Amino acid sequence: MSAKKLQSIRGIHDGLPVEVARWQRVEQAARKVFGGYAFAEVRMPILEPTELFVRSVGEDTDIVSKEMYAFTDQGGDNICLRPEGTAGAVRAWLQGGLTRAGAQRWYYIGPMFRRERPQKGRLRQFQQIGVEMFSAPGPVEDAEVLAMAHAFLCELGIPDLTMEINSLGCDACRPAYRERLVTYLQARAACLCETCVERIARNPMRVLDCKVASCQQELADAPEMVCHLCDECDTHFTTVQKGLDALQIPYRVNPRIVRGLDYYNRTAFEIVTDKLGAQGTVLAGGRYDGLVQELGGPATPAIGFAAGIERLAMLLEDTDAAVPDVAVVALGEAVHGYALAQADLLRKAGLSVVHCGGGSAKRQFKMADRECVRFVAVIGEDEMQAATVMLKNMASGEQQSVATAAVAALIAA
RNA sequence: GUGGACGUAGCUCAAUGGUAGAGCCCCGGCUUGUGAUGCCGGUGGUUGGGGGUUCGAGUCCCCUCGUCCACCCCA
Repeated sequence: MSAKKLQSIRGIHDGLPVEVARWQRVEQAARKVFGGYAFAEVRMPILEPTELFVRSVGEDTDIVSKEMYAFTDQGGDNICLRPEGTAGAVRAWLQGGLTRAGAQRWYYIGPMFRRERPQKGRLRQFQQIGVEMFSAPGPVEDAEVLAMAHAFLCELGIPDLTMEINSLGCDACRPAYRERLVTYLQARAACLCETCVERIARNPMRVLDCKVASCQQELADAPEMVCHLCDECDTHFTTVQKGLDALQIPYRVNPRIVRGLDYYNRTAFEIVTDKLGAQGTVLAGGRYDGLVQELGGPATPAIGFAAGIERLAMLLEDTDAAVPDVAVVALGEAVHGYALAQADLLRKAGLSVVHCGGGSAKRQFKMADRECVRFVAVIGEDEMQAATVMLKNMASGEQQSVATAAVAALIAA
């Protein structure tokens, strides 16, 4: 057995400081905006029983049938790394006894796992910011959740995003529509691509957003769900749009939006960009009125969405890296303790301080320079005797002797 | 899972099958407690890994790992 290089698992990447700084900008925007809608953070387990996703996401979906990291633990239990957040949130909501606690507005931030072939913007471990709203029956909630998603992305300042919405109908109207669609597709099966032919039986709605040009051409007049909604669904969808109009949120009805997960009904939406190649979906979600019941709870309407942190981070403008306020340069063994104490005092004054570690002045100044600090506090025996530091402005080269207590004020000026 | 491109120093990249190099970065020096520019010097590679062909492989062949791109699908 050859010595294999020790490295992270394929498609599972490290978050180094530069990258994490971008993630944090995404997270901060989420916390700020979601807070304004009175959503509260929850933290759910990363490991869940495999059965949870089989029953919620759907056994026939790609996520469950071939992308889950699932295994048997030492006790013989079937567990897996969560591939998405909604199922676990519903499970937690039920387990926490919150079914009669009134509306629950949740958000969470954390890693999800899908064993796919990695690509840019598609990792095996990736992070999502998810939102779930339980006991949310009406189109008003839909409009507000969509508005919140929109506000979140506006807060991040990402340009050229498009919100697309659709209605997937409900148990009352979807089966009839599905049948109509299958009939339509079967009549044209000969003209469709191979995968679409397979999809007719497995997931006919998927055929609608096939990327193959010839398929799209063939499907130009395919029946669309939005034209076959029952009265309740139609009213719901119309009211959602009125809400978005009232909030002046730009959107486009895209009758071809299909959600990959089984639990969605009625409102489905995606926010997409054309800057990320094949991974254009940056945020997506919808209503899932049947899921709670599916998992053994009382019939509870709910809606949510999830955004990919890495995908959003890639769309962010670069910003200047955070830089410490002061670097401490200590000259000589004798000032060892004094310099440490001065650094400590500066930090207690609220400054961000790096200690250059002693040694030659040149080495320490080079280090300070690389840190991009604006000021250096030079501390030698003279300064120690006088109970001061020599504060140097790195841009101008000027330096002056000051008491430590005065440093913070000088830097702020 | 399928198809394709790629993998050489920390980074960006060279090297008609014939001694592995450059730039940047890093470290040290250009006298004593002062950085960015300059000059001089230095560290650093089993060419992703393993097999094969050959007198000789970074280069050709096979396998494997990884990255990227597309499909599938999704955040």
